[in-house]
Amino acid sequence: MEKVIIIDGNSLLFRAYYATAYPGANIMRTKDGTPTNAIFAFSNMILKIIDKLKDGDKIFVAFDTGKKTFRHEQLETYKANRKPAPQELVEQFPLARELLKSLGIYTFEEEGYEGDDLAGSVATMASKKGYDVTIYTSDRDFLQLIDDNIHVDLLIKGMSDIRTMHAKEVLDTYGFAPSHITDFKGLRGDSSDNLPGIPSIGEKTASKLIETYGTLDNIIEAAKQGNIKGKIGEMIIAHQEQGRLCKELAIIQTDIPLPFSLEDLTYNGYLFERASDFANKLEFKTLLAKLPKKWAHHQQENLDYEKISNTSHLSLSDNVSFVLAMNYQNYHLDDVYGLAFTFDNHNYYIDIDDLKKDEKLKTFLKDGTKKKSFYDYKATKCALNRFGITVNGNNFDLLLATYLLDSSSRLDIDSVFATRGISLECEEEEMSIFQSINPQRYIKASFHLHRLIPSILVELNKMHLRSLFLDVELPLSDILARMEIEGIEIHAKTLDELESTFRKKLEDDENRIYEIAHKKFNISSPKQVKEVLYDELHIGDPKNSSTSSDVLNQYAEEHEIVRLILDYRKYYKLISSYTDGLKNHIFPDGKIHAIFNQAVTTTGRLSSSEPNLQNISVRDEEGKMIRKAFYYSDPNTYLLSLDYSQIELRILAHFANCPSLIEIFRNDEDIHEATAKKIFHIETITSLERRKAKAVNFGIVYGISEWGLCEQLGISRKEANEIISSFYLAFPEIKTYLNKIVEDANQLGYVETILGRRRYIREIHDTNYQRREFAKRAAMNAPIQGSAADLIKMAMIEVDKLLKEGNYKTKLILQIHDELLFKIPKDELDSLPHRIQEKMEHALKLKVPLKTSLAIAKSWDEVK
DNA sequence: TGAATCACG
DNA sequence: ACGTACGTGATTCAT
Repeated sequence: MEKVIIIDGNSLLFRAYYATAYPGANIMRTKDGTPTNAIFAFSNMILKIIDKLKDGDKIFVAFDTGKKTFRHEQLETYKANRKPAPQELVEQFPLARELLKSLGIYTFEEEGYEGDDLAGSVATMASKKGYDVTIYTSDRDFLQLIDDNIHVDLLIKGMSDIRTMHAKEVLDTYGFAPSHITDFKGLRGDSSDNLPGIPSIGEKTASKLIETYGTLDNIIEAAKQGNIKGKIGEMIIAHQEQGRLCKELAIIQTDIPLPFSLEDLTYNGYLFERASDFANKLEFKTLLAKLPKKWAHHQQENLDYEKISNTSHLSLSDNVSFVLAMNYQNYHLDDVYGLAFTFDNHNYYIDIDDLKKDEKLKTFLKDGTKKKSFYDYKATKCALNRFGITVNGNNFDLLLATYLLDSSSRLDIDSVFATRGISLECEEEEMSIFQSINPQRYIKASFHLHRLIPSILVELNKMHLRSLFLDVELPLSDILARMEIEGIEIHAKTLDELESTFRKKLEDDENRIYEIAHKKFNISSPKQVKEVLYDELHIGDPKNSSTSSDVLNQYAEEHEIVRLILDYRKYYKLISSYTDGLKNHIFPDGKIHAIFNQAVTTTGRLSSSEPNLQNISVRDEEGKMIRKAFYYSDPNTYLLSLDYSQIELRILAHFANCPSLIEIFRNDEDIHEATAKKIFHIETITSLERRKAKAVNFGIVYGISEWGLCEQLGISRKEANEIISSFYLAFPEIKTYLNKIVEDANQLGYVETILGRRRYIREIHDTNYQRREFAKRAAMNAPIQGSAADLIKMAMIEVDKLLKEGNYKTKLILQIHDELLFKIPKDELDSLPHRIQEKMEHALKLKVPLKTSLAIAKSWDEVK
C-alpha cells in the first residue's frame, strides 16, 4: 500500500532548533550571520524521510501561521504561557518553507487553523482511503488520531530518537486507547498549551478514571452519581465545564476543507539545481551529498551544442565561458582536442584544427578587453599558446574561485564540478575513428561554468574574497602562464658531467658498504638497511628503527657504514631526482617548462611540479652544483635573484604587533642573534646560542612544541621548555597573538591571511588529541605562511606591471616562495634590479620594513 | 597505492 | 597520558 507521510512542521523545527542550540555555544550560521542550525537538523531529517519514499507515496508538511486560531476564541488564555520562539528560530521559519519547496514537498498552512488540524484532516482523509499514514511530530496530542491505518512517529528527544506509536503502544504507555487522549487532556490539562484541565487530577488519576469509566462525559456522570468519592469527585463536578472545554480544545480537527487532494501530495522528486542552489545559499556542503539520487530531476540542461568549424556566423561579445578540451595533466604536453564555449544560452565546440584557422575567434581570445571566463585559465593559455593562439582577458576562473572558497579540497576538473553537484560523466562516449574525444564532457563543463559564475561571485563577496580573487589570483594566473611559457634554459651537458662524477662516488660508496656489511643488499631499501644496521651490525637503537638521516646522523661519526649509507643516499637522490630527473623534463627548445600550481596548497603558496623547480638543492655544496646547469647560453643574459629576508618572522612581528621584535627589524639587526640576546639575557652570543635562537624562531612559525624543539636541537626536554618560556617572556605579544589565532580557529573554524585568504581548520574540534594539536599548529602557521605567499604574489603583480610599462625585456622565470628569479639582459642591469627590489619591498605596507637581498650572476648556483 | 626518504621554502 | 615541529613534490620500495 502507498504511504502518506505527514510532518508537523512547527514541532519538528522547534525540536531541530533546540537539538542544535547548545547553551553557551554559538549556533550554526552562514558567513553573513543567518542562523541555520534548525534548518540543518530539519533538512537531515527530511532527507532521511524522502530517501525511504517509494513511487506513489505522498508527503505533506503542515505549518502554523502563527496567527490566532478558533481555539483562542474559545479560551483566551490558550497557549498564553508560551514563551515566544527565539529570534534565531523565527528567522529560520521562512527558510524551512523554502527548503521544502526546493525539495518538491507540498506544504500548507491556513490562518485560523493550527498545523495540527491540517495534519489531522489530511491524516483522516488518507486513513479513510486505506493509506498507511505516518505522522512525524513531537506533540503527543497527535496520539488521538491513531487508528488501524494511522500511526505516529514520535520524536522523544533530539532528532533521531523516534518511537513509533500504534494503538498498542498508547495502551501500554497510558493504559487506554488513543481516542481517550482528549479525555486525558480534559482531565489532566496540558501545561504547554496552558490548558488547566481539572485541578488536583494528575497523570495517574486521569489514566485510572479513563480506564474505569471511559470518556470524560462518563467520568463526569459517574462523579455526579457519587461514584467517585472524595476530593477528586468534588473537583470533577466543580470544574466539569473547564474539563469539557479543555477536552474540546485538545481535539484535533479532522474535517477541515482542504484546497488540495491526496493525489496532489504524491512525491515526484525535486529539481536538483534548485535544491543545490538552496544548499549553497545556506552553505550546507554536506546537504548536496545527501540528496537522494533516485528523486533528483535535472533542470532541462541545454547541453545541445553546435559543432562549428569557424565562428564567422557568431557575434562574440563579452562574457563567453571557455573550457578547453584536454586532459589537464600536463598542459605543456597533453593533446588538445578543441574548445568548448558557452554564451547567450548556446553551447559551441570547435576542434583545435579548426580553431587554428579561425582568425575571428583567435582575435577574440587575444583581446584582453573582451571579458572571458575559464575553468583553469593558465592551463588554457599555456596549451593554446603551443598553437600560436594567445589568450588574454581572464575575468573569471572556476578553478581559482573554488580554491579560494576552500583551499583544503583537492581540485581536479571533475571534483571542482562535483562540489557543485555536477558530474561531467557522459552517458555515451561517441567514439569513432574520426573523432578522438567526446566533446559532451567539455560542453557540460562550459555550460555549468557559465551558469555558476554569478552565484560564485556572490559567495566570494560574502567571504570578502572578491578582491583577492579579482585583483590578485586572476592577474597572477596570467603572470604564471607567461612564466611557464617562457620556461628556464638548462644545459643537459652540465647535468651529464655532474651525473658521471656523482655516479662514480655512488659506486665507491656502494662497494665499500658491501665490504663492511659482508654482503650485497639494496641500499635504497629502508627495510634492508634496517636489517643490516640494526639486526646484523647492531648499530643504533632498535626501538627507533627509522633509517632517516636525522636518526642515522647520530651514529655517523662512530660508524663508517652509516656515513657511507648517508653519502650513498645523497648521490642517489642527486642522480635520480636531479641530474636524471631534470633531463627528462627538458623540452626541444632546451628549456624546462615547469608548472606552477596555483590551487594546490592549503596556505596559499604556489607549488611547482613536472619538475619541481622549488626544491633544487642549495644547502648541500655538491647538491648546489645542479644549479650550474641553469644559465643562458646568450652571454648577454643574466640571472637576477631577489630574496625576501626573514619574511615569515617579519609578518609574525606585524601580526602580533610585538614592539621588541618590530624594533629588531627596524634596526636591521641579525634576527637570530638579537633573539638569542633577548632570551639568554646576554650581550655576546656564541654560535650555539645563535643556533638555538634560530631553531626557536623557526619553531614559533611552525606552532612550536617542546618536543619539536627538543628533537630539532638534540637538547633535553627541560631545556627546550626553558628556551620556549624565555622566548615568550621576551616577546609576550607573540604568545598573545598565537593564542588568539587558535581561539579564532576554535570560534570561527578558520584562520585568515593578511589579504583575507582563508584556511579552514576543521580538525580543531576533532575528538582525537593528536589531530587537534596538529590543527592548532596548522592554525598558527597558516596566517604566517599564507601572508608571505600573499605578499610575494602582490610583489609579482607589481613587478610585472613595472616590466610591462617600462617595456623591459627582463622576464620573471621562477618563484621559490620568498624568492623571485628573473632572466635579465645585460643592458637592463643598471637600474632595473633596484627598481624591482623597490617594488618587492613595498608590495604590502607592514609595521616592519621589508628587506630583500639582491644577486646577479650568470648561473643559478652563483646567485646565492 | 602508500610509506619512507629527502630536496626546498 | 597522549606524541609532533609548518608547507610542498619526486623517487623508490613493497604490497
